[in-house]
Amino acid sequence: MTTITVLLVDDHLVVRSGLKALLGTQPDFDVVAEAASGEEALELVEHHSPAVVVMDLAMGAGMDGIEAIRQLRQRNSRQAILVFTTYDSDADIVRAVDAGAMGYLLKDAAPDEIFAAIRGAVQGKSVMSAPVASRLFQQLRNPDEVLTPREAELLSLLTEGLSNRELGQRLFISEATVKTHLAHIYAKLGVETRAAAIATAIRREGMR
Amino acid sequence: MTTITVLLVDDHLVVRSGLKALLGTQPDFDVVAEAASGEEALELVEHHSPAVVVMDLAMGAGMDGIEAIRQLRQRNSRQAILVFTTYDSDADIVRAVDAGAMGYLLKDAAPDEIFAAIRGAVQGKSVMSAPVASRLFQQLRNPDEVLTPREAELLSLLTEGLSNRELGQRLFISEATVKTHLAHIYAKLGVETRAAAIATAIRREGMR
DNA sequence: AGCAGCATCAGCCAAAAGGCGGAGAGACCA
DNA sequence: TGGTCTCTCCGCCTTTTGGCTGATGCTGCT
Repeated sequence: MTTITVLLVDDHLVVRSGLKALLGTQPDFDVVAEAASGEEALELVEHHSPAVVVMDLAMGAGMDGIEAIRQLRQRNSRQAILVFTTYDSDADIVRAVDAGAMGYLLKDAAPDEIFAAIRGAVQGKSVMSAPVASRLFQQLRNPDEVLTPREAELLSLLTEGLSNRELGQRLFISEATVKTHLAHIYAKLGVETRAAAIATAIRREGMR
Repeated sequence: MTTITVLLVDDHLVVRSGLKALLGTQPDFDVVAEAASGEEALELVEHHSPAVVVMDLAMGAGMDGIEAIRQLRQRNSRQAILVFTTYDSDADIVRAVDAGAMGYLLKDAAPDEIFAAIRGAVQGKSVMSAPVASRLFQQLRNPDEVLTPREAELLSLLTEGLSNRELGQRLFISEATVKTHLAHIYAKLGVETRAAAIATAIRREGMR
């Protein structure tokens, strides 16, 4: 039986402790280091070269989880990266996978699920919590509902409460174009007003 | 030295484990039970009568933390209740204190801070994390910015994306009244459009 | 070459939202 | 009792938003 070295990355001490205690019950896991921020994670990966990095996405100040994953990937490191976070927002999932995450777990996952995900990750298997998988699945089935990059950009600004005029100025496009984009966004999100679009975006797409 | 019995309430296993491990390092703490939901918390308080209940506010499905606190208080139980959560939204803080919480800690609090809060709580002292205290303080200094109950109710519905007409129907008031309330809400939140109000509400007031 | 998707813009019109001032009823408190 | 909040409502007017139709240039794919 090979020992799997693990680096934990989470800005909350209690979560790190809990995860460490949990992984400690398994003979094949060895938590070699813990990081409280993205920056620290990059450093510690250098020093310890863990087989798996278990990382939260939300990370208080500084570099967030997504950015940390991206940078780890760029440094040609061969760690398997597992996302371990509270929310299953569409945007986060897509961005994490895009950045190079091997799996995506929710914090309310059962211990066995977590163990299986880590063991799978070192073997190159992709494991994710059921709600996460179902969201990804839905996106694949309904590609019509996926926002274009420009639309996503607009939606992001929309959640700051800007008016059509302000959106146009910010993006250097006419108000007419803003309206066109908005109409498409509403259709894709299944809403009819900007108010509902903002609510949906912040809650469902995780645009906080 | 008296032993302080503690009940942990959090829907995330890792958080409970971490907190338990953390409290285990102190000789005067004894975690006598753990609950994963508000309902379970009420039961376990009956059976164990812990001196302190450490409780998360967000609790997946079912009864949330605020409601659990309220019900505990109604049952004339003498437990000190400590909120231990991730967010420091204005609304949550006020509602938790209102429901009868003794203290309010953030999950990124230092261990010593957590220990001190628990020990203080059994002695009737109120302890809260610095960011939480600062928010409460600000509310006291600017009472003009505190929403009335009705306004808060309206704002909550607003974040669902309802139109003025729908708001009126939902609350059994005229559209004119809705507009009046909205104008007051905008002024208090420091915004000028409903879009910005929604954004502010969801992000700052934690109305998800 | 042709077609689909994306981003850009226009005009027109109806509906919704927002700003302004004013006002009455009930609750609560000094 | 008088003052202050809070909640309720009105009218008028301007601005903003949303629905609809249609159009252009670009890219990428077939």
